[in-house]
Amino acid sequence: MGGLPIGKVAEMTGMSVHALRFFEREGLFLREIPRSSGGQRIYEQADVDWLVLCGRLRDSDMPIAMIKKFAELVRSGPGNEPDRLALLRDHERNVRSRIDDLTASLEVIHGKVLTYEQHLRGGTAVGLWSPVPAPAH
Amino acid sequence: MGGLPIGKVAEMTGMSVHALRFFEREGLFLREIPRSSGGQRIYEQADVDWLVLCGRLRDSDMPIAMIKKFAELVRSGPGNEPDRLALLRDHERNVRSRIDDLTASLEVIHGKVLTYEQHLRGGTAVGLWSPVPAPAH
DNA sequence: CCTTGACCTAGCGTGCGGTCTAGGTTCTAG
DNA sequence: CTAGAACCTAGACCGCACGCTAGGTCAAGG
Repeated sequence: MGGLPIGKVAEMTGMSVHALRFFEREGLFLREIPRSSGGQRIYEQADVDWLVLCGRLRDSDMPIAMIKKFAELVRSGPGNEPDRLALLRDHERNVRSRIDDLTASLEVIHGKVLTYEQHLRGGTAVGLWSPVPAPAH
Repeated sequence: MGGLPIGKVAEMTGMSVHALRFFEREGLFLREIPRSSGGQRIYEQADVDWLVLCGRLRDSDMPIAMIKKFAELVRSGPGNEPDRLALLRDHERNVRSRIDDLTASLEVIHGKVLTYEQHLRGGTAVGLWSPVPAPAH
């Protein structure tokens, strides 16, 4: 338990100290982070755990505003679990759909790669872009 | 053939006319887009085809700067196909890795969803976040 | 003590990828 | 011929998610 300074938490979570202060200003924590007599933040492991989840949400492109909403739901205590679930499900849908989009684009890109490889192998590959307007695609 | 005005091209590609002019300023086209006597842009189908590919690249998070580089390679004519291929392969790697990251985050998020569902089903699910600092995770 | 390094607040700056506005000009259907 | 839609340029502006600086304060080792 206790007594983690901001630098340590930054290191543990892979976030910058700037980001941690920014998160706090934005109200993304589950509680007020207590301070030392000198005003320095004192985190607990539970804060780190929460930050790690936030990191996952951020990495999956959840906007700060939505993380904030989720944090507010958690902070306002039990009883709103359906809302939290709805929010998470919504985000899950978004992530799946993003993965699908990326996969679709990936196929196009990979197709281009194959075309170039074939071209470079000496085959008469078509489908390459010419310098100016000689539409060959 | 052709003679497509900017609005038509916007419609065909799903981009805004603002975006098309922005792309032009950024040098993402394969050629100078010709103008009518009155100064209005006249596109061809080949431009649209290129834009569609650019759209795919953008959708897969290729930065404008890299699209620009690719466009420059294509513009500077044959002979640099290996460079183009390298660029595309690089991006392909990025996209795959992004998909993997998203998939990993998705698992965490889906895990949370399952936990909440179980909790709401009346089970004594643990792993939920409590309001203040009662670390239960 | 004193230095050193981590920390504090407030607030401005940055990069990306566009969007929007103002003030006009051009094209086209009737 | 004329109205109205579509187009033009230059440049200001936006939201996001921080990053960075200035100007200090605090804590721990020697």
